[in-house]
Amino acid sequence: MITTMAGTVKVYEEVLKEIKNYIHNNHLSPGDKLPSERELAEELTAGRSSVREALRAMELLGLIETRRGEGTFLRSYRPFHTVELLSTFILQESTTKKDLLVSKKIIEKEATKLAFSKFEQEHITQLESILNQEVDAQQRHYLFFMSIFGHAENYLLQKIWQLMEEFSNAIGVNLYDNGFYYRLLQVLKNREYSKIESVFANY
Amino acid sequence: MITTMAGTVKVYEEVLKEIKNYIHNNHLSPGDKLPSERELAEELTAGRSSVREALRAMELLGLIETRRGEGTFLRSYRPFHTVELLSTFILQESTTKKDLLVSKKIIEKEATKLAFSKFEQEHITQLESILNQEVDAQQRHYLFFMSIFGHAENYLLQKIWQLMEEFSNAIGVNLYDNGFYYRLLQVLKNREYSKIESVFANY
DNA sequence: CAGCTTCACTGGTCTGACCACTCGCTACTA
DNA sequence: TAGTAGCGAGTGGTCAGACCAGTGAAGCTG
Repeated sequence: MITTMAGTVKVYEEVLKEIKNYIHNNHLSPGDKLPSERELAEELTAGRSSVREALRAMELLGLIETRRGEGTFLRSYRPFHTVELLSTFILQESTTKKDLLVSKKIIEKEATKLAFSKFEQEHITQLESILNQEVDAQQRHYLFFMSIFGHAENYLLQKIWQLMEEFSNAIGVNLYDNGFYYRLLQVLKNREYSKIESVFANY
Repeated sequence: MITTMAGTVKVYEEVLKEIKNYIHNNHLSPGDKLPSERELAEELTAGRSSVREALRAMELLGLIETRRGEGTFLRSYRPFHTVELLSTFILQESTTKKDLLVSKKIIEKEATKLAFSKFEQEHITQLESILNQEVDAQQRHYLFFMSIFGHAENYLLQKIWQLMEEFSNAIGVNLYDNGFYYRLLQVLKNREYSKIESVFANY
């Protein structure tokens, strides 16, 4: 007699589904409050810990926000948190340093291109002042591209880049020399979009 | 005196980080076994429930697999069921969606460029046969670029792309039309590296 | 009325107790 | 001896209950 009972559905998965239904049936929107953990547990005839497991998973996915003393709130979903978390695992999996550096450079290059049309004189000045700051190379690189991301208007790409930046700092690689930043700045000043590729291509 | 203690990190988040470290430090690969919940709890000086919250969240993300009576195992990342869950929650914020699509396109474009030098006739043929398959647009897009990633030799970028692809499928957007693939194929056939940008630029 | 205290409620965490299941070892049987 | 039934340790699944730590509003105090 082989039963193995692989078909048993875990309570927390069931709870998850119920919460989903609850949100749907009550037409909840981001910012709206969910029932308290204790209420949910009683309502769904489940233990509070099971409810919490479901809620914690949802929180990690960025679907809800919990505030101690206040409650649990639906939140507008942004894949960033998830992508960020998963990227962490994926990054740890991929042992190849080269993959990381190549990918990071691609993002930096494309972010520059995204930001290009929005660049004005004051932004150029801002970038210049960053380069003149008395900070170490890592810090300067970070500030320089964060400023660029400020105009690229792609939060997702920025998050991924920040993560990659952290990892490459941990690895301790310095991809660019001083000349790079000034060459890139020059290209931006002269508004030569087509030359952005070539500035990066040399590294 | 305002403290509010918003800086308190939740235990389960800490546990998550520790598990991540454990995996990394012990060079665990998919299929390897993690310590039991009770061991982890004792090791990290946390309650078993907190450990479980972290593990459940990881399980929902598809990072681990748990087998009752056996243990918890690391698993090669497969976002499938996660994405299905997320898709029902996703509130299609235009900016978020746009970020995702723009980022995905960038990666697809750059992957194509990375793969360019390695393309040979047989690869072109492979891409053509994918386009001729009787599958839906999503599936075809996936296969097409997975084939390209096969030559791009950047596993990290590929992983990130797969993740984005899952998300955009969940959102249900179809960025490219049929002509796109053939135009791209044509460019690859003629070995016109510089035209890759423009093929993507029109979408 | 302003300011403070109290208290009910909410999430955060831990503990201990069972249950259901897996697997290996033991002891019994053929 | 060989094979097998079953016991027991270990593991995840779940629950109940306890206590802590914030929040906010009602109610008290001056």
